[in-house]
Amino acid sequence: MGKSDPTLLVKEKKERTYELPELENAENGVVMRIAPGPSGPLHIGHTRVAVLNDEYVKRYGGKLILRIEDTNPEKIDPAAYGMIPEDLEWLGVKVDEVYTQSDRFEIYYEHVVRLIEMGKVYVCTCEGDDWRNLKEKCRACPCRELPVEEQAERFNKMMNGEFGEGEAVAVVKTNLEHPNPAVRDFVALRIVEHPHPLTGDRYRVYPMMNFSVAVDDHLMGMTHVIRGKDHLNNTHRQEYIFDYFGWKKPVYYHYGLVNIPDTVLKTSIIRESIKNGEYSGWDDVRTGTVRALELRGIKPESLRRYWVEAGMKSVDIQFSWDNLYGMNRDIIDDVSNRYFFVQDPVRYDISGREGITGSAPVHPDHPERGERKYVVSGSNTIFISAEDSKEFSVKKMVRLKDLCNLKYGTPAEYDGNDLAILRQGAHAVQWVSRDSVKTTILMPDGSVAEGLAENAVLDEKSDIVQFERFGFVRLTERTPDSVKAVYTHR
RNA sequence: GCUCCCGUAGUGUAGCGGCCAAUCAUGGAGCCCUCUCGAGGCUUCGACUCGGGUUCAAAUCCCGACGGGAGCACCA
Repeated sequence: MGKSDPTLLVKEKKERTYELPELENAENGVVMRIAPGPSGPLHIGHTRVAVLNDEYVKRYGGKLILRIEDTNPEKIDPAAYGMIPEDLEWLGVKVDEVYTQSDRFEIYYEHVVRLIEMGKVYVCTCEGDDWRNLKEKCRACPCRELPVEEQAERFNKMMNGEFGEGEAVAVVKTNLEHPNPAVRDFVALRIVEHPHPLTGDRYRVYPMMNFSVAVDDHLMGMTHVIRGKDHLNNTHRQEYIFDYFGWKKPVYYHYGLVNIPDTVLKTSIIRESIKNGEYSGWDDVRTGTVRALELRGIKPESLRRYWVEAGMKSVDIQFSWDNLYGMNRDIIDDVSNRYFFVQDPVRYDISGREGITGSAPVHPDHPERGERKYVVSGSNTIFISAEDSKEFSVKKMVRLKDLCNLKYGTPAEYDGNDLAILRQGAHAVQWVSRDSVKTTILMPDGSVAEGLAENAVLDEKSDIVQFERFGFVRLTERTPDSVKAVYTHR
């Protein structure tokens, strides 16, 4: 082993800086948006579009708009209006303006009327299935070719309540011959008789997402739109509206789909499980909500780094918890102080010594943070985990980390304090004395790990610590005789 | 069925005609260090979907096949 050149140690670990690709025509600033539907709180999937938009607005200057798309009264959770901004704030996404689409129905009505006058929208009273079947065959339904005056009158009837739910829809004409069936004529507004959580029964004609989005993206001056690739056809549809009005279109980007394994994301499922008591709430660790990630001790910076690294390619990707954990570990390792936690404790009394003392740094890389002092006396009772106890019984020796060595027996026998035992194959295991606190750790699968943690953890100022050889945990509740924590990752 | 998008290691990414016997991270294996199975250091495993073509030269361009995904909602 040659001596290494000390200057090499100074050499920065070559770390690639992850950078998003440039945006087209963004030199003079951008206006971008994040536009979730208020069906529940945000989940990991939403964090991608939020982070991407935020990153670009921060890079080029401009503004980021939060637009709550509540145009389907049947799929709204009123609580979401509050939860969404909270989630974004935790994520560190800076929103400049907030709009709620249910405040803007009059605006949408004005715009349909104009399109009707232009002959670009018709009001269809056909059976939905018939209309779709005709479209499939590139054929127009009878309503499509009615004169403009009649379309306007029909629309008034929609507004006046002369049509019931499902009896009439306003449809944007595109091109019935379009080779892509997904782009042929699409519904712009429909009648919904379900009361809206915010506007009650004041309105009954609701815009479809494609219509309100196109109108709002223009009115709000969007320069760039980043959305999932599942919206590709919606983009094509919305472009018809831009073209009819002669509006300048934003630059669109479509990133690939994200498959997030082993995670419940669907708000409807989560809501149901909360209702029947299976999940503890929107932050249940088994779900993929932003609130669950927060509870688990995932830092927003990790998510940001994750999505910046993933970029905006239109390839479909597999979300990797391992990768996210790796990034999170980078962030929390240095700030997380170390403590001992013993899962499924097994008791040992130690003979052959009156009192035993020891100490351990609170963080091995930061001696300046101080140390934990240990005193074991009386019957010299200590606990180690069931797993370590098993190994102890086989190897007949073990080292209690930062305290002393033990020879197997009942009671166990004090065996000095020589670290050489580690070279003989003994493991340094975490242990606690009687002076410890009952601890339960909520695991990502919803199970609970039980055990004892050393008392010093009660005085820790941070809520994120590492239980040595167990993993990082977020401390959620601490009383003098109990600690509750949530497992972050190894 | 029709239309669209996409195809680099287990995962994610870089590269976008020669500097690529392909980058970085994560992951696996191992060593060093450390009284943690963490961190750090080092080594190692591991990929251009396939087939044609264009070219002196292709992961990079073109065509085809195959594979994956999405849309064709009076959801967003």
